[in-house]
Amino acid sequence: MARGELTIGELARRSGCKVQTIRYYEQIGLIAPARRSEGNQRRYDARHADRLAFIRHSRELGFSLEAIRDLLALAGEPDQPCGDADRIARRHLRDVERRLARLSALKSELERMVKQCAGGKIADCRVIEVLSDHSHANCLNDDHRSGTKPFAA
Amino acid sequence: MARGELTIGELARRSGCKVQTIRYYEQIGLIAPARRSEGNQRRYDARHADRLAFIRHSRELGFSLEAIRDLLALAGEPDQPCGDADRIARRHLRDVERRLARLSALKSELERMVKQCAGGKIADCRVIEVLSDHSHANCLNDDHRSGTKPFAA
DNA sequence: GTAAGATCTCCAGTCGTTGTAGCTTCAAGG
DNA sequence: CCTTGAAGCTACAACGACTGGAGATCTTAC
Repeated sequence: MARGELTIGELARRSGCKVQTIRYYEQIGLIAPARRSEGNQRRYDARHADRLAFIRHSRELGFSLEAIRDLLALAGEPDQPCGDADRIARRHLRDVERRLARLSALKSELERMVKQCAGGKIADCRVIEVLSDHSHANCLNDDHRSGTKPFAA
Repeated sequence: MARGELTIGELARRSGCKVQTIRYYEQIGLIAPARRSEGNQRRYDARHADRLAFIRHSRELGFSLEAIRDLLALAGEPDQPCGDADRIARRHLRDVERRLARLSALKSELERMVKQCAGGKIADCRVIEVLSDHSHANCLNDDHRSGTKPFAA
């Protein structure tokens, strides 16, 4: 194996992606096809590792693969103004904020529900009751009255 | 149509689920198959509407369909102790809390990233830089060093 | 009778992986 | 040189929870 080259397994270990995930990224064109060994195995170099690190970190921040595709394209053009990258990041931030708000309302409702359960019989269980009766006084959540997607939080 | 019966469309409107979603729930056995009209169309009654409301509300609280299946079974046995229902709810709450923590860390990192972007060229863009350089001093996130799934938040 | 709208079944697609089956290749030890 | 076991290969199916479309049929109002 050429100096400094990595097998897919080593790349997986370094990047924290699974082997299959790396192959998948190649398949959808997010990373360039790797050079192949004589025996048809993928061989990677440092550039691949960098790109994968970028992808992995972006995924951890919740960017979609589509957004990452755009960010990668932008990252490859250092002379361009960075407005687009900023826009993508800001849009994502707004999205995260929305999910966060939703999730924390949800947490409150769950907490209240769980707290009220007295540990008796199902017939008296507040958990079941709250779930059954949607117009329940303790229900914070108004979204179902419009056509909101369940669990968009 | 028999008195008080609902078409699938009416049920969808009342429950806030989509027509296809109702059919999907029937398909996976989450709700019982509906009575059919002579022309093979589904006809629902109040019990279906209740069950669907329960499902919809549970989904809004983020319960998985599997968890909902269990909760529904429990809701059908009012004489049983409610420990199981409570356990399901508490487990879910812990899960939500974990996601919430993760999501809010993520939000901070995104915010910092976006704030630092000076609006110049890509070469100087902090957004791209932060995404590229994972060992960045501003990176809060340690999970990638272990094999954690990306974006489990 | 006819036209519009709702419903039917069946099936494919979404997103981002993950897992499986059944091979081949690679590197090390004997 | 041969074997062994790990790691790699391709191709495809499955996950969860829907969502959308094609093309046919039913219902209802006029």
